[in-house]
Amino acid sequence: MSEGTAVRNTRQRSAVSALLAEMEGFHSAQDLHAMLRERGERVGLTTVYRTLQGLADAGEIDVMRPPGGEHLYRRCSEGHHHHLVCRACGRTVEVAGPAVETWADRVAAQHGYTDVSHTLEIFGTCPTCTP
Amino acid sequence: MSEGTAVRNTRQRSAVSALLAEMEGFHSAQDLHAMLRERGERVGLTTVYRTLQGLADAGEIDVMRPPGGEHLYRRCSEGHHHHLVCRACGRTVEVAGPAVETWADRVAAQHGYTDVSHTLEIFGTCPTCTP
DNA sequence: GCGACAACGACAATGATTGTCAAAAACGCA
DNA sequence: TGCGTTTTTGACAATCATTGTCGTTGTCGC
Repeated sequence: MSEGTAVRNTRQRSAVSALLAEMEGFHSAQDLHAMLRERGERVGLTTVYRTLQGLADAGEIDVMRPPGGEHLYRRCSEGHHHHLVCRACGRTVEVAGPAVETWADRVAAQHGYTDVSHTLEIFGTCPTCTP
Repeated sequence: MSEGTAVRNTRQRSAVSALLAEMEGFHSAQDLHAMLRERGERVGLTTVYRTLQGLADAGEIDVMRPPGGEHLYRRCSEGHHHHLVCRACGRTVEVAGPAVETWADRVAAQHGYTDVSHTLEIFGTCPTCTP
């Protein structure tokens, strides 16, 4: 459904996608733009932003909005999951919580809410960063 | 520990606090500033921001960062809880999920993370806004 | 009442993100 | 393969919430 989009395959889109594929942690748009430049890829910052937005809309990457910072993007495993992030070093573990999903849906339904979604992030200090 | 703060009781701080006490939903700093002006209270925008930050740090109000918008502040019930927010009209229900808290802590502990906190927001369309 | 010191506030600065629009590239089709 | 249409690009300007600055003002302890 809704195939009027006709997304075109461009060098820039591939470059961003490829970069995300080999990156491990979360990175900001400006970060990714800088990395592409260092590689010699000629991609505009505006394009990086738009490409990331597109990928996020398509569900191919995850977006995190840390308090007081820029948006961070990351290529993640498919399906719904959440993140356990170290405050100090940023190390991230993907976690799945089926019980949480169920709980959220049930609570929303109890209040008559429909078309439910949710956001959940867990922050902590990872073993390496614990003194 | 750390009681060198010596928070002073000022007219402006009281005004912001009082306004929040009678407001129901979430409001942005700019919103609150405009309301104070309409009331004849003379409070600077910078001060509103700083006061809200202070209250948030003290845990007296909650902050929500909706995607693509400004920060929203609200005076909430005490203790830890989450929000079920209508995407259309902004109506908010406070929900408590002890099981979620436990789950988050357990998951974090399993990965060796300490000093754990988390953020959780549920979005949906409330009964009134459902066609 | 007085002095020290935090809080205020008008304004400037910051900085990520988005809008603009002419030029370039990609795709469908013959 | 060549051509026209349509999307995409990207340099730059614009936006706008939030934060920094710093002289002034008001509070609080004494």
